[in-house]
Amino acid sequence: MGVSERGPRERMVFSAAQLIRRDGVMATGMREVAAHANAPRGSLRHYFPGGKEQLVNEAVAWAGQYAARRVARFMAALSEPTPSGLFAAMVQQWTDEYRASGFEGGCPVAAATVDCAQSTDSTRDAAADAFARWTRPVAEALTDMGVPADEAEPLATLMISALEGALLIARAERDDRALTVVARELGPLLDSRARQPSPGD
Amino acid sequence: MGVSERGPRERMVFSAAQLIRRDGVMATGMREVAAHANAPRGSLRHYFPGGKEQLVNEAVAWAGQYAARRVARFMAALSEPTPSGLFAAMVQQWTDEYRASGFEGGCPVAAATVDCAQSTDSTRDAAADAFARWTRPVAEALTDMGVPADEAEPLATLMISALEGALLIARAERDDRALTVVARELGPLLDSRARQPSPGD
DNA sequence: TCGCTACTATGACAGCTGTCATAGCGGCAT
DNA sequence: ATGCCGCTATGACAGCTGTCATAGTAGCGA
Repeated sequence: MGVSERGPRERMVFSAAQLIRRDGVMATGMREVAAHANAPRGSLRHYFPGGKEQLVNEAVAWAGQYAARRVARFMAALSEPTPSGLFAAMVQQWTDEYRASGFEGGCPVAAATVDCAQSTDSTRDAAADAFARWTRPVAEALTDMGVPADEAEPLATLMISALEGALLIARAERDDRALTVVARELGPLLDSRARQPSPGD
Repeated sequence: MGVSERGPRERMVFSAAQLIRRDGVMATGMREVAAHANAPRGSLRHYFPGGKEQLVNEAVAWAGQYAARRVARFMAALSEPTPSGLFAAMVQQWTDEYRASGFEGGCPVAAATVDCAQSTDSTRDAAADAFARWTRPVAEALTDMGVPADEAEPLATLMISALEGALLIARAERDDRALTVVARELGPLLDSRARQPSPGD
């Protein structure tokens, strides 16, 4: 509920993101997106006059926004916020999905980067924006947990890099080993960069 | 010289890897591979009776072997081998390429994973093999530098994960920032896991 | 010369892609 | 009811894809 009440336009963007993260941008057809979204094919042109490029870009932007929102949720769910706890939560979202539903999909932003970084400049921009939008709340969360301001963004970039790379390996291996490994190995480093929290917290 | 003396078959595999890392698997056509390799189109079927799937898989395997070989070279080039030095060399290979030739291509194994992990099982296997073949020499180098045996492979996975993820971000941003960041941030962690080398080395 | 083998050339095939043009529907305001 | 507008339906288009069938060439051994 709630999900299916969205308009066809939003459903198509969502479906595009889902199909892209499964099969890549090039292998995802527009007719397929419409069918997956239970949206009429005749509306594709109406909602996305910019063609596939526009649809893909919006799907990538949606994915970036989604990832950013998740960061806030993870922070809210942590009883004692620590950098390693946040990273573990980000990783766990994926291990949970992979264990529950199989290794079908990866990150749509990664897929867009691989398939369009060279061919479609606007999509490459959309992917860069998505990464930036995702990095920002992570860096802010780190500063809130006591990481010095000039170290927060680099650490956030490291977290997202390690997560994206581990996602690739996990999907290739059909095993979440790489994901759990990076969470375990990177955790202590992340916490060591944070000031000790004041006892009164 | 030497490069162009290879047979057409090997040239096609090499060209396939190059084109795949630029445009992805799906956007890379077989006619395009033959043309790029200056190989006759009529030979495609003869050398690769398994079709595109076989060609892609061999390109991925080639990339994995190439990455593995590079590790040995990096180790040999380091005057004082340290984990952070090895990782810095792995990263620098990419920053050098990006600074010199632009952000045209990424990692072919990553591209194959994104495009084929769900659709083509044999290619997913090839990608997993490539990652494994790449991880092994890294882990062995780490043990040689004093990293405990049970920590070497996880650390190698972390290094490759961070590198692959940073590659994606760098390509999307057309900026090697993410690459240099992960090298700088991960270096101390890697060295801290190695025993102090004996003074006599 | 014959035959065999390795390799190449060429063209055709069905299938799919994104794009576009045209037409039609339904509802709402005037 | 009239006209407009958001939305949809349908079909066609050229272009490309991987695959395949057929034929042809060069070279080498007997």
